[in-house]
Amino acid sequence: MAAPIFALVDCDHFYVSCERVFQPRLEARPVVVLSNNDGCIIARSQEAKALGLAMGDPYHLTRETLARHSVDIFSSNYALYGDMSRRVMETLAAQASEVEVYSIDEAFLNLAGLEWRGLTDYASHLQATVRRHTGIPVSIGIGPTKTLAKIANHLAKAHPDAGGVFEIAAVDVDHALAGVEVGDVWGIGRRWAAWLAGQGIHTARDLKHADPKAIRRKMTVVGERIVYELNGRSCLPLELVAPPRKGLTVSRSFGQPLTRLEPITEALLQFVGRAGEKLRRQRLMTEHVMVFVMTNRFSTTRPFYSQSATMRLPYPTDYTPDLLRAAVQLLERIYRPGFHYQKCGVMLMDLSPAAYHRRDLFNTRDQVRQSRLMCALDQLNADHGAHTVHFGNLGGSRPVWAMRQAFRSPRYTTNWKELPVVR
DNA sequence: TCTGGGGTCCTAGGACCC
DNA sequence: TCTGGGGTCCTAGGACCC
Repeated sequence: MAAPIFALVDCDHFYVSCERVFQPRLEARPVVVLSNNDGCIIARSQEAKALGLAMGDPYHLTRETLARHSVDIFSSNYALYGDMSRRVMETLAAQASEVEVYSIDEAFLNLAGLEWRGLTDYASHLQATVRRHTGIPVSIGIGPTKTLAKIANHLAKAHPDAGGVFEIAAVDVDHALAGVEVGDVWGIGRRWAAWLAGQGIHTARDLKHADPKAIRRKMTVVGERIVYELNGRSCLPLELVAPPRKGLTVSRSFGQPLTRLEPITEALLQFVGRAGEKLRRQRLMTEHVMVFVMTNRFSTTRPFYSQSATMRLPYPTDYTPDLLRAAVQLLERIYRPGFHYQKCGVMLMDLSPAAYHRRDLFNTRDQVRQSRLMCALDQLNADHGAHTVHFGNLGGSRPVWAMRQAFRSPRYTTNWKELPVVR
């Protein structure tokens, strides 16, 4: 079998590009997208990067800069981004036979067998096709390993004259790697970059020529593999089928700090309801429920408190009332009066396919009825919008714990009431 | 007032078993 | 005098990713 040739297709400032598709006036302007709760900056257009705005900058600390430069600000709109991502991935799947969806805005492809077309030409064609079908700009890096394809992608973005496509094998690899900081290598985070700098390793080229065994002693087999991958020896194969997921979390910061148990319980019930939906959509069941609460870890005036509790369920389940019961008990176990809570969440662990557990002879619950009930509930919420039917008491108006979302764009592609209007 | 959310993998060390 | 050794499972902690 031919050695794989990896291409990494990465959407350019993806969330900003999604907003631009529906609001062309945003082209060539500084635009940022904020995280949930309008907490910090998680996507920046090129023009916003040029203003010195960094990934992860807290919104409340950059507010003045944003205003001074008339930066367009958006709350994150995951209904929109998720749907646009699906369109991009479908376009790629139609163009290449082996595609691994790596994240909401990235995919690895195997281009082996396409050399006769010219890899760079093929990538440019792919780039144009995605743009035409979805409106989303992408950059493509090509290399003999995933790590080198990632670096090629980084170089494609760093050198605009490359046209957004870069094939590392087409240039002097060592020379190219010498221009990449070691902290920009895939898998090297802040901690390891600092340690490597202390060892005199500053660039991707330095790391490529480091002793893999010495790297392994500090950075485990993960670091060792990075060294091999930089040398063109592929250790990370394309994963064509997604491995089964191990756990599932739903958590949010509150729009304001909460002290009383009641609103925290209300928020948690919503999160559990959402977790149940996710579980059923993926046809999974859970055996462990974990609930956690925490106060603001950045506060200098109030004490920090963070606690979690776990419960093993008597049987695997995907029935929301089972989960709600467990969650309420767990929350009561860890809630302490007197703290200003900022966030809570639920984690479902030990997931397994629901198909393994249906028709459990020793289980006397009416599983058929429960399953029909959950199906009906999920269908109603899918047809009429989330929260049409829900657990707990939202009281009609906006709950006190609702997250801040001051700048959200319409859900153009997933909500009939918010379709874009062409005038 | 105001700092996201959702994941993965690896290792060391302790408990336990035979 | 002398106190095994190997396997498995679990958990906590630390690192990373987008």
